[in-house]
Amino acid sequence: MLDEPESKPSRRYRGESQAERQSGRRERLVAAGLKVFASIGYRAATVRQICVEAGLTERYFYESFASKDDLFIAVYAHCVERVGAALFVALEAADDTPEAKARAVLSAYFGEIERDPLFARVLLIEVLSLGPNLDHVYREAMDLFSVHLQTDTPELFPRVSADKGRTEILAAGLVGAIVHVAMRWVLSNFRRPREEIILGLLDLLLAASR
Amino acid sequence: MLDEPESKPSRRYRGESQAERQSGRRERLVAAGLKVFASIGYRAATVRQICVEAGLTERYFYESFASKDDLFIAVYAHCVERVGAALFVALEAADDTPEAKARAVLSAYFGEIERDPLFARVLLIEVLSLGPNLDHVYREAMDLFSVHLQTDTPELFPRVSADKGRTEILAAGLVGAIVHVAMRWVLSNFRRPREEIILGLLDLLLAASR
DNA sequence: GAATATTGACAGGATTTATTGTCACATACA
DNA sequence: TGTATGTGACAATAAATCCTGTCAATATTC
Repeated sequence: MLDEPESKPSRRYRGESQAERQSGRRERLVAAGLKVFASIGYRAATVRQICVEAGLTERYFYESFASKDDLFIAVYAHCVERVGAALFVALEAADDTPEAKARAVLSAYFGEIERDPLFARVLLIEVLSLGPNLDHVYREAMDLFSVHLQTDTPELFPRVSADKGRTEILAAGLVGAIVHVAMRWVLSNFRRPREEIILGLLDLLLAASR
Repeated sequence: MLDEPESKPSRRYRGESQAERQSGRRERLVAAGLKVFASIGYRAATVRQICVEAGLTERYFYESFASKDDLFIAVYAHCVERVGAALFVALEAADDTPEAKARAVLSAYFGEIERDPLFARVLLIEVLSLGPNLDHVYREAMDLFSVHLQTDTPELFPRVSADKGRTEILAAGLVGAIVHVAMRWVLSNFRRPREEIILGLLDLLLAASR
């Protein structure tokens, strides 16, 4: 109990160091979690099932995550990061007009969603199953989206820049509109073409900016 | 098995008929469900707890509901009905201008939410915990809201009435904006005054209508 | 007042799932 | 090649909760 000699037996295994193996397992679990959560839903998913999908055993699950909730948070964070990166790239490349910026946001967002329906399902739907202890996860992601919208595309909020509160509500409303339409789109199995959805929301964004 | 003699022993008890008692119990369970779901969350709520709150035993739970899911659907339907009625009344009383209609919708909606935070929590947050088998419940409620917005307040969609699809997306977007802002408001414990929220969304609704 | 429907309290089986533990096998290093 | 460590399959414990069944107490009708 007194002197733990750091116990560093760490040795390479299959060409990977201890840390590499561990983070590899973690990634596999995150990927498996994404797949299982999206396929059968958060509630129905079991730790065992996720481990089978990852080709690992429960023991390694608890090596990286404390619980199913914990894993979901990691999976969700992964999704948020991914869509954030896509938005960033698209915004960098876009012209500096309100319309170009708005279109860039919508194109990137809905593009990512359509590219990978499993990812979309976690990002938009399964996250809602978390319950009240973890709703802050969703809320924080939405807030981040909202803040980015305000700072990265100020072109969309030219007016009431004096009234900060009003702008915040407007931004939250726009985020809500985008996310909600996206959710319906996913749940409808992408019935309408992406471009149609984008044009519909573009109307709303541009109307709000004027 | 062949002839069930309808077994109608039905007799009055405490001044109520069989049907009255049963529906009374059902109502008590719905009320208790609302309270418990809103207080500790859908996931954490147990059938037993709800029964205690209702002053009934599990046996009567299963008399009216097949499962916790089933009860929640009833609770949620109750909430939707309630907010629907409030919207109906408010819209009847409002003038026929876009602004009056929009304000009526927002006032009624956020008024109901503020009046009863437990109700609001179920309507806006707990419903998201249902998981993928039951997401249609939420979606249908949103669709209903969206359709009502289009039919009851056509003043808000004066433009592209030719392009039906576009109008639908716009309506869905507005519903998403309203619901999302409402959710944030509830989660923030009504930090801002209601009127401020309403004004912010009014901006958006009126901008979209022009 | 007797018979019977109705209710309320409670117990307990059954099921599900998380979480920890054991053991044989595979891999790397001396 | 031998030994210690990493890994994977699987068992077993533990806990939670659903759902059903029993039984005595209560209310109503005849």
